[in-house]
Amino acid sequence: MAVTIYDVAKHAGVGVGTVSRAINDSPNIRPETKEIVLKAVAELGFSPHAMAKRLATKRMGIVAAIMPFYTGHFYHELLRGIQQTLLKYENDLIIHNVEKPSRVLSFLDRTLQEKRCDGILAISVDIPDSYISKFVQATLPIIVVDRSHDQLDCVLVDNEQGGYLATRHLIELGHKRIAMISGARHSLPTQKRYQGYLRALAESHLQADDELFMTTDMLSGSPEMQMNDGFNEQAGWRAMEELLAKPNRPTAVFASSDIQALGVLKCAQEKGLKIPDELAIIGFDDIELSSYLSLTTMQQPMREMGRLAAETLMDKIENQSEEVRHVILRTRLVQRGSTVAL
Amino acid sequence: MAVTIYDVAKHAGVGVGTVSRAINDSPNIRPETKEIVLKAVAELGFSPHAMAKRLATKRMGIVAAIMPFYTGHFYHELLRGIQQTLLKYENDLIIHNVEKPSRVLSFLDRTLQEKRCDGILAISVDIPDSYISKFVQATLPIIVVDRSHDQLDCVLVDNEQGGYLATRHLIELGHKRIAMISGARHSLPTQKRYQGYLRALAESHLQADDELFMTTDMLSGSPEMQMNDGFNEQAGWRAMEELLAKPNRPTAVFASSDIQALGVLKCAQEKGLKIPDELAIIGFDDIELSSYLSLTTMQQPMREMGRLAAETLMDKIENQSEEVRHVILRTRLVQRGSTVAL
DNA sequence: CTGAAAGCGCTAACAG
DNA sequence: CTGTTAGCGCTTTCAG
Repeated sequence: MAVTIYDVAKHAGVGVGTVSRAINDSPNIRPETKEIVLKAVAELGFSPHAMAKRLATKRMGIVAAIMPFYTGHFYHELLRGIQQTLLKYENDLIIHNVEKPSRVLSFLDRTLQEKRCDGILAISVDIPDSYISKFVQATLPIIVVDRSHDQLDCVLVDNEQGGYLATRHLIELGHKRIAMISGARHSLPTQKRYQGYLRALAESHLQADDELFMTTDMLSGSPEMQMNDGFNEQAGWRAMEELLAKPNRPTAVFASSDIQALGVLKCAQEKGLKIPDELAIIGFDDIELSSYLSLTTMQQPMREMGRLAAETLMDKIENQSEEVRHVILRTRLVQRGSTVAL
Repeated sequence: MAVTIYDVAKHAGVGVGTVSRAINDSPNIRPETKEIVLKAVAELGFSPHAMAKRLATKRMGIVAAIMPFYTGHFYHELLRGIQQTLLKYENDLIIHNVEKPSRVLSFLDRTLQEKRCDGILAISVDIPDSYISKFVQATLPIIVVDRSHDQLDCVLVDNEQGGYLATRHLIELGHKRIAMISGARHSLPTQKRYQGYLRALAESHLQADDELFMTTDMLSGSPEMQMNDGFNEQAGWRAMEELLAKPNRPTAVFASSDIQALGVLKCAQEKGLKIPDELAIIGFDDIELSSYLSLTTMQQPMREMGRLAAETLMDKIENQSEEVRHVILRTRLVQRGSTVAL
């Protein structure tokens, strides 16, 4: 059997309470006593049993993240930022990947009831309003990442500004007919990016042509095209195809994700269009592939997002602060060969 | 305060033991009683406190994975397989990414002592022999993934066979001067792949030319080239450069990872070599990029590896079986444009 | 400042 | 089959 706090107490000739105080840096202990205890701890190779501590303190030392089962750079970098800061707080991270939205709710229910963790990071998933009171009631802090939510803390990128900057980049390159390929209509990030697109257009007195705006849910075809809210290569491909069939085709395309832009790129190349001369393409995200394929894109500060989200959550857990914080990060234009000849 | 098992017991008019039996599907309970209890559970919205249960059962319901902080398809798929099976067992997964080897040991020490989890998946990291007895002593099952280890269970790919098949593919294409670019000399997977390479060569009575074998640690240059045991793009690039400088250059290259093959590809293209006519290239892994770049490669059954590793670990945890199992999976050749004209 | 004792919420052994 | 009781290992009052 492993050595417990009682063994240490006996060995040091003190009570268990004193041992507890010694190892937890309590101020209510005489330095000399502490030293004796610590010596015993070292001699016995004692280290506290995580679960017992958790049961007693009612703090799990665990943060849970729910996120879709997407592969990709964005999530990886995000997680990295999260883990880096969690490490600092000596908290563990449990990751729950969900394949479909219904699983999100069942996860939340389970978490809420069993209090398996001290806080939740909800990444790229939507939290139904009906759950908000539950979180409050359970005093389970939750941070929404990559999504906006009025009543919950969130950390996300300024999608409107991103859409604006992307579009402006194309405008500055002299493009007049600029198409936008968005994700599913109901997806918030894509709505914001669209707003930015419209703002940039309006600012330059360019007419927004409905014909040049494609949302993935207006695409017919295989159901897999609706996957990930339309943020997939095939949807980009099909949207581009439709765009090219229009009488007055665009000279530039702003895809609301790199993965869609990839489909756009392939479609354009297949049709023999020269990039960027005959068609300029800009994406959004700056995933790993993009640099290889020389795709211009709006970079999201992914690791920073993770760090901030975790930091905010830990603060909420430790200080029970009530205020709702919305952290909005900026995107950055990364120019590559798909919009400018290099 | 949340509702406890005592509340349920009182509400149902039974003892806590009975409640416990009811919710844990114990056979020692009369169906009618169980029904009454379950009704009370439902009415009170009770659900067991995870930590208390864990403290009492001494089972954490948590599995920890340690792995390097690599980004990439391989790890993502692996994790996906792991999570899928862990979900079945209702176990959570804690992931610990380590930046450097020394962190592996500190993680192991901490885990060993605080028993924060029921089992460990050690992915692509080497476990020092000195730790084996510790695991045995702590009865902490550990499965080594993507690495081989005599005394521990492991799940990995048959790297020797992979190297053999890759090389044979090139031989069958008519190549005589086949180079191999390996990772760091001390990396086991790469050693095995090299053995397979030698076997294929020998089988076809081709002379293995030392000049055509490059390990990344014989490369001079920036230290980042030694990152990830040499499994990086830059190392591939540099190795290729050296290979091309040889008096009698190879007509085909087997790189022991796709990411290195990528560097090889770029280098070759830069030097104006036609792929696959003037230089055939085959990689190893089948990462996401490879299909985009039409790189022939040896595919590893990543998700399957994850599933098997988790399954094996859970079995070890639940059944305390002592036997050491070595699960070896096969690789599969994926032919693309970098070796054959499509 | 320190020791003793009372939980934290659940499981499991033990009588009945 | 079921109620009772004793822990699981630690923290935290509460006296002293």
